[in-house]
Amino acid sequence: MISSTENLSRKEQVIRSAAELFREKGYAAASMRDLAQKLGIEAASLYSHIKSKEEILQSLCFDMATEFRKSLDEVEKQKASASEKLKNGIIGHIQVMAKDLTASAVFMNEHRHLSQPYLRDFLLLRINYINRFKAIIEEGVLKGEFKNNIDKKLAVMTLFSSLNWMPLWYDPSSNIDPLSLGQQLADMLVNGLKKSN
Amino acid sequence: MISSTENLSRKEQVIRSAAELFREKGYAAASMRDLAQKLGIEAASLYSHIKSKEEILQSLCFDMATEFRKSLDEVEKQKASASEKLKNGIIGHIQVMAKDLTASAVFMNEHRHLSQPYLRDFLLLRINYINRFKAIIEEGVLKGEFKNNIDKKLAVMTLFSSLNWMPLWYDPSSNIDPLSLGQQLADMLVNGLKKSN
DNA sequence: CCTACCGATCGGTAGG
DNA sequence: CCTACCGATCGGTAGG
Repeated sequence: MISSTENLSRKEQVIRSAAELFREKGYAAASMRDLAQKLGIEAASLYSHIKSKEEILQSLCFDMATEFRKSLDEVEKQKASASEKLKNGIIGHIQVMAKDLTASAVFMNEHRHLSQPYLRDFLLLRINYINRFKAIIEEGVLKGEFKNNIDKKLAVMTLFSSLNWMPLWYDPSSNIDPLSLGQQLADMLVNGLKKSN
Repeated sequence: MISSTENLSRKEQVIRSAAELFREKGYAAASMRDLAQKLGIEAASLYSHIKSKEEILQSLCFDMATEFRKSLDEVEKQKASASEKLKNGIIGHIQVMAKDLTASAVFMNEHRHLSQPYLRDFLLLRINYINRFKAIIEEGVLKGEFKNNIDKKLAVMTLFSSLNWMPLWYDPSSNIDPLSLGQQLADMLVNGLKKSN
């Protein structure tokens, strides 16, 4: 079965509108009738483009996961200090989110509504991603770049929390671009707020 | 109308069970029939104890908000440096959360399902709380304790993100108690990960 | 993409 | 706290 560009494009419109709706109301509270209304069609017509409500959520969650993974792949290839890799990992993550803040918010807040086995697969991807960041932090501790008394789990969860909440407050029309945001966040986590004098 | 201790206690059982359910499935996806089953009664019987599903959410969200506010009230009274106040604010916040991680998770993730005017009131409380932390950071910058080139909005949102995600990963049975967790988080944000040598 | 519709489930009420 | 029930809404299908 070959999809015409028209079909593809319409399907993407459906997914994009759904992402906005899921973000605003949450997956469970967003109805297919809400979505249809947003698109100016009847609810039943949605099913010409998608198989089910959950299929939309799956697309959103796994597509974002893939982008995050690709970004970290690039960082791990670098020959650089742990601080540099951590910084670049943060910048990459934020740039991926900034490309689609709506999908990022859904990725973060609504993935739990995936059914099995998708939920399990998603959580495995996420724990793997977190562990790769954790490995960078551990490398930094081993190499003497980072303090050796830090709680690595706390450090990585703090990092991950900061990253994931960004879509909820970042205003893309503000005067700070994603790259600077990533740099400043990385600097704050690595160097802290305190003046070093 | 005077509530007997028996009624109060049963109502609290209902709210506690509801909190667990809201945390697990999300407010919208958690049904009153689920809740009734958890308690071993019929769905209709719930309404002897509570007025509506949303009333439960309101209790959970506003009770937590009150605890957070009270904790920060104490910190603001202290004669201390900005670093100390920030640290104590973080520790207080984490201790409040640790007292009820389930309600904290609901507070963080489900408040958006409040209807008006509750939602508006809730968001006002939250922005006020955030602004009080922001004021501590600004004080630290003014007094020369903190770097003067930090983005204060980024700093406070990073802090708030870290705090709010804690209920999703903190294991209360782990060997790190809430006080140490708060101290370490505060240290990480103020001093950073990097070895200062 | 539409009309017409399905069975399931929702929050909640009446009356005891 | 129960039985019996309500109107509304849900995701989704049949058939065009």
